[in-house]
Amino acid sequence: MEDLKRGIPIPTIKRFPSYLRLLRQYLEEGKEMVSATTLAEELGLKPIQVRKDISCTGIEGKPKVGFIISYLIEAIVHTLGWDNATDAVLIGAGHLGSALARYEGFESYGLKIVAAFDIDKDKCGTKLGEVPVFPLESLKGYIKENHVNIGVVAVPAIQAQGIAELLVECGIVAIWNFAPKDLKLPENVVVQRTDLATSFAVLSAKVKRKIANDELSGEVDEW
Amino acid sequence: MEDLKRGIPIPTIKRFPSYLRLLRQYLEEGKEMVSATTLAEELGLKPIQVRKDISCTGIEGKPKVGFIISYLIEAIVHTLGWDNATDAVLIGAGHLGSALARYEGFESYGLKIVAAFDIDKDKCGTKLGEVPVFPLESLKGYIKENHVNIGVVAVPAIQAQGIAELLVECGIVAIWNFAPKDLKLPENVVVQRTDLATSFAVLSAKVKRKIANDELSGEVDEW
DNA sequence: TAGATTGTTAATCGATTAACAATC
DNA sequence: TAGATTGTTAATCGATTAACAATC
Repeated sequence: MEDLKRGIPIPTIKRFPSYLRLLRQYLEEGKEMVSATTLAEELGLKPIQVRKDISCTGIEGKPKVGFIISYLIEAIVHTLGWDNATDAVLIGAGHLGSALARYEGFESYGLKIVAAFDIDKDKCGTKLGEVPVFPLESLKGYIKENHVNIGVVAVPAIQAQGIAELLVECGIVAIWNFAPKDLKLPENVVVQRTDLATSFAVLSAKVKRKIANDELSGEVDEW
Repeated sequence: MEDLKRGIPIPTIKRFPSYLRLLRQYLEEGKEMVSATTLAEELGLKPIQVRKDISCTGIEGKPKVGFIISYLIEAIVHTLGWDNATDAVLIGAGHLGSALARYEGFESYGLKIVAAFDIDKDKCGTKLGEVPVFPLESLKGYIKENHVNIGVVAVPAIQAQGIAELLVECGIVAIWNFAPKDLKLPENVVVQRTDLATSFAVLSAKVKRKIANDELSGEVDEW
């Protein structure tokens, strides 16, 4: 019960997909069991951390051998709620939207982009891979009829806030935002960013730190 | 000195791009000063946190009024190392690679994708927006000649590890990985993922938590 | 001046890590 | 059995938040 309220730590949630990918690979290779030690080694984590993470799924292992791979996979998928496929609409059929619509990996997370919408009338009627593109005007009707509850935003920054508000108005409860803009929405709407700037900022900071440390330790490239 | 070794906290680094976007917008609107309170309000953060973050840039404010916007922008850009443009090569000219090559926002982070590389010979000789596509064989030569030190990986998961190793072999020191695969590389190589699965996992977890909480508090959609 | 905002020091909170007994 | 690995409890670490004096 306490678990429901606070839930699994976000850092743990973020590591789950990595475990999942590796476990699925092991399963394909015909393996049946794996130890936390091995997972840690392969993913550059500490064994204790892997054990703590796994304990969040409720799965128990056997001392000396480890965990049953198929059980772990099932438990992680269930913990993330990826066992029930969720339909999503995509807003924005530009280059990024197009790449997202065609991305095949979503299937394994239980996410299905069922339709795309764009203001550009020329794009309407076309398809992004398997995903049909409709005019933005038909968004509300589509969402209501098909009970979609996730919206993927891939429009230019200037339009993002407006589109997000439109989605909320249409009854969408969760928004996955790829536009470089921080959205201001009611608290009960779940928003998750995938922000290239944020990711690159971390890369930049790490590079800067590395350079600083290299210089401190007197490392040189050539001499 | 201590600062160099440990550096600015990663969570702070992650918030910098959001500050930056907002500050630049304010500057365009002709504003000159802004308080931490206003920034916090607009970004859904707490004022104390914004002040702590700003203190990492070394910028000092004036009680009652706040901070000089242009100084803040300059300081954040400098802190991130975005004041010196960095050249990067892109590996993989598929849909995602194409979207990345055409993305205009990189300019404001000091990142410039100067060339793309692909194994598919049909793609070579074409352009992704302004970015020319070359055969993978010419990667090593290009990197050496042009002193590129960032590699952006946008290839299928199965090829990611191999491509990353190739990049390291070519002398690349930082890799921005968009492939859904955890890379195993020497410690001195800086790796940053932009993993859709991770981002979607967080969204999924938040949705699950929200549903659980809504049920706990007895909220209903319709009755 | 009065009051809002800054900057700093201390308290709290949450995640990671360490230590170690339990177990196969 | 011996030794590797699990699971739990406690210690550490780092970031967030609170409290409050300084300041314009």
